[in-house]
Amino acid sequence: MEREPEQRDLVGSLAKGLGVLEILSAAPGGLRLTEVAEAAGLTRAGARRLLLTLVAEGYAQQKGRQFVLSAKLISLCRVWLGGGSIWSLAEPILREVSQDVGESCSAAVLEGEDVVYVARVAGRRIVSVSLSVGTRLPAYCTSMGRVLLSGLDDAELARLLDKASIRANTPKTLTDRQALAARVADVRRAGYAIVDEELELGLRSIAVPVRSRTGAVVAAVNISTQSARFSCEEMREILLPPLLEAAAKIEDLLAFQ
Amino acid sequence: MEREPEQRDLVGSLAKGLGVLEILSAAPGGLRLTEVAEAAGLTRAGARRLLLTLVAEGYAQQKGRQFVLSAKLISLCRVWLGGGSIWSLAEPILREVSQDVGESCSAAVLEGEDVVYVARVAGRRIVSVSLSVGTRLPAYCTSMGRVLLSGLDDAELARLLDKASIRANTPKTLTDRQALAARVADVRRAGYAIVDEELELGLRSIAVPVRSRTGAVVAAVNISTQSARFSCEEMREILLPPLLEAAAKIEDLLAFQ
DNA sequence: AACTTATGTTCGCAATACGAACATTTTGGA
DNA sequence: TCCAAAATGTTCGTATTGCGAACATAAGTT
Repeated sequence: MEREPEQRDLVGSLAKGLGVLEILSAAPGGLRLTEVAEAAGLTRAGARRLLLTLVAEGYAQQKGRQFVLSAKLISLCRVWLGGGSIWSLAEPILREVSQDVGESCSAAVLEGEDVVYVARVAGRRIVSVSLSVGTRLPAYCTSMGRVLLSGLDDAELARLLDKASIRANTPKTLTDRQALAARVADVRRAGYAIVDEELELGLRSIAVPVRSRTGAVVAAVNISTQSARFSCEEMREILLPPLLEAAAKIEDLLAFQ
Repeated sequence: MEREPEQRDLVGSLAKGLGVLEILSAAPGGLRLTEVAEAAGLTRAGARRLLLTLVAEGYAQQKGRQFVLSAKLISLCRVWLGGGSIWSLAEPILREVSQDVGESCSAAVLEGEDVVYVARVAGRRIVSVSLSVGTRLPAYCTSMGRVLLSGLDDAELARLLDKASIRANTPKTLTDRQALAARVADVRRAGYAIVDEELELGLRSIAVPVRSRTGAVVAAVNISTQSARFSCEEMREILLPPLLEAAAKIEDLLAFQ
């Protein structure tokens, strides 16, 4: 079942319904039937059925002619994150690191060409990184992204970099695909990644992999800070050891799954 | 379109697929095909199609024979939440309670010795509580205030009560600082507060805490009503359950901060 | 290696989802 | 306020989609 499934093995109505859910999630003020139909490329009748089903299942609410996403999606995420998931168990570990070094500490997984934050603990600085659980960032120019990419084999990495949207966020952003591949190979060898103002000027972070029992890179953890606070060398000396320790503790938790 | 929709207006495959998504969200370690089929009350073939579709759409991943929810759902929540403040998103939750019980429903945070209203939904009564977002009321003699004070430690509570301006608004107002501290301790133990005509004759309200992930009391939600309409006992039996449910839903939103 | 369990695949078919057309409601402008 | 336009609701014939059963294959256990 690792192969690409045949189209006949998929349920088109479910795919369409999920598409409608995504459209609604990007419209916090709600949308009207016709707007949803257009956005989803469906007829009114088709979109109406899907919307009514989302309402009936509790994922959306109807206010007059507006369809608005309801908080059920949030509850579902909460169940997943909170229900003894690895990420709820990892959070105290991240909190300890964050309190130890005074910076924000996060965990993320790879989703397509992005990383998605699955756990985050804020640091105690006033000027601080404002990212949250659920935030997506491009993998190619983030420390956790680099670490997660280092867990792919060369063919997968080449394929992903080939298709990725790559742009220079700052003058320091590495955008050449071959140079990126070489940087990821460096990360693979070194066992950690430091990204220095490639996502945003002033933002520097260090990440390490979290591995499953089989050695696969399943997540990354990082510490993000301001480049004014830690040099790259200081990150290596001061931030890397507690980060490696946190990753090891999270890996211990993974051993039970 | 406000009527209950006919069954033929709903898409059964979407409903089933959402059911599978919910089953996966409650299984952080993942499930096998047969387990999902049983949990969803579907045949293997049916469950397999839905699972493959969730995988194809990015909501799940297949690791060997395990199907695991992916982080896409979380990033969808982030997109949705990104557009507004927590309290604007909490308003529909308060509205639902308000419509259910017919009374006004509010949320507030602690500022100094006052509570400050951050969200409010009016009830449908003609004689009704006329307070607004931004309104400040003294914490010591309001239900939300009592709940918020119950989140302080004893030293903080003593300090605040010592400095607070305390006066008898009605003959029922508790003004003795030690008696107030004891009442707050009661609230801490009980997990809710009822304030009975201490702010204003005829005004009775019940409040519960909203807690952050770390368990800190960060806000309170309440239902305010006329003492002619609900006895304290009825408040406990009729108003407390929906209020606790609303607090839990708002706490789900807080998980994303 | 043999057996059991679990999953993958195929195919006939019925039920489900579909869209078009008409009916009704809502909205906006004069 | 009235009317026309826009939006949504409803119905129904039908084609397509999703279905499950049966067989094939793979994985796990002893």
